[in-house]
Amino acid sequence: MARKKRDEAAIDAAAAELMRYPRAAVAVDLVVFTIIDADLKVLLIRRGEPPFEGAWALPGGFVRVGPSHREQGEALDDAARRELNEETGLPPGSVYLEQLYTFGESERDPRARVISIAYYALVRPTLAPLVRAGGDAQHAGWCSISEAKSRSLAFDHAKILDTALSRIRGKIDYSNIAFELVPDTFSIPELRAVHEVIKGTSYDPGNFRRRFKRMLTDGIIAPAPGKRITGTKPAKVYRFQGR
Amino acid sequence: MARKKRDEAAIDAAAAELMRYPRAAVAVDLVVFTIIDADLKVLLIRRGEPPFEGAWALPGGFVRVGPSHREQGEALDDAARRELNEETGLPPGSVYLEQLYTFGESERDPRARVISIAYYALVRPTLAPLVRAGGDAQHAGWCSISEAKSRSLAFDHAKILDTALSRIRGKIDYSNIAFELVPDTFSIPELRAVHEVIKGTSYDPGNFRRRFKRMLTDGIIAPAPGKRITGTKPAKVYRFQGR
DNA sequence: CCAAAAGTGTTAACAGTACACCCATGG
DNA sequence: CCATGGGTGTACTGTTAACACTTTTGG
Repeated sequence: MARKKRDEAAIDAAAAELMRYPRAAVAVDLVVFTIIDADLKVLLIRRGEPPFEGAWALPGGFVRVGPSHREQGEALDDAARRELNEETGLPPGSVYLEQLYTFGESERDPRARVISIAYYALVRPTLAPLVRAGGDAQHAGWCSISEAKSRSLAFDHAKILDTALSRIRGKIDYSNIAFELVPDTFSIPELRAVHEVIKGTSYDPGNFRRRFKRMLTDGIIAPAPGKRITGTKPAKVYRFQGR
Repeated sequence: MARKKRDEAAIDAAAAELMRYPRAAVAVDLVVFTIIDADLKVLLIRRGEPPFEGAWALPGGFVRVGPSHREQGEALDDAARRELNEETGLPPGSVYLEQLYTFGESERDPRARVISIAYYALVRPTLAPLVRAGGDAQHAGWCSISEAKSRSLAFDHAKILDTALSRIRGKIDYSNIAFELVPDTFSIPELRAVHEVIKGTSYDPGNFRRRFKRMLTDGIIAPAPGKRITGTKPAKVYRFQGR
């Protein structure tokens, strides 16, 4: 159809026009959290090349952009999932992943104008030991938050980490993200530990229990078989039903 | 110093390496809200060229990316502020602006791989009439939300609009964004109208008043001189103290 | 039996809800 | 004086917070 052909031509012309302007590299950076030894940890890698060679950084990488307007490359979410899998070896789908914020100051990367779309991920503690980050344990690993903050991270990664921390601290109160940081079956005290570690406060065991017992009647969590042996009175375990 | 020189050279090499990969165009799109006639409005412009010629779209534009790694161009927030000023003519600083979400699916723009960082803005109703969008009233204007949804917007702008609506609907409950949609001095019923229009529900006048009277004792709002004449009993006006 | 943590009960304060009612104004 | 919406009072309900208490385990 002539109309369609004309539109195609117009788009080709517009595409060519667009190409005349400078473009930016697009990256995804990942703030991957887990809980180990009742402590919130973040995954860091040690940079092997300049800039910031030898410094610690958040895992991440460039989004695959196609060579033309007909072949545009992968979606941002797909890039984040791919990087997450490459850096942790964890099966995709086993980890909670959500877009966090986009960082695009100029000069944030000395090599080029790089726009970084940051994501955060929550890894269940049962999966955390399986992470052989980048295949090289010496150059990557779980790092406590205080430790991460004392190391001066590459680029603006300290700011990204802070943004991620604020996000999960805010969101844990009104969402179900806490369930992403416990095993598939969990006891109420385990869930409470997650809240305490993230918020940095302690909760009354009785009141906390009641708060989550409501979820039982609402069908958000359900009793699961088995108990959690803790050295004292064993705790009942539950399973998260949402998703 | 030799060390510094070597680092510079390494960065230049890395920059050259980066340039070999395809890059993406980076845009900012704006969801500009205001309230007119007790109705939530969004600013739309009519596209003058392909693709989606003649369709309605959110205002926005490309981020200025510098030509080299030494000259990287403007920050994302600055680009958003600049576009906002260009499209509305409103003085920067008079409008609340916040990053919303980044949309980067492939094929979302047929011309090229375009990553769009969406922002939302809240314009006080007193400023809304001053907006001569793009200088051409025929090709831009305030549009009610239902109307905007019935028009099929260009690109993925319908999705961006939905995301912005969810954001402000969620955020109005626990933040002070409602104060950005009333004049500098406002009455409690005016503030209630803002909440009602955004949430789509109605609030009990007495209960709503009490809820915001608490802000008075907390110092978040303060009495302001003058009254609001409404045809019935005049209402006291207040001023928002935060910021 | 003792320590320690799971789990239950009780109470007071507070915030949200529904609704009755009074007050100031324009017509 | 009446309709209308601003503004106040009140009783009820549900949620939160503090804390005493009972239960079940390992040592």
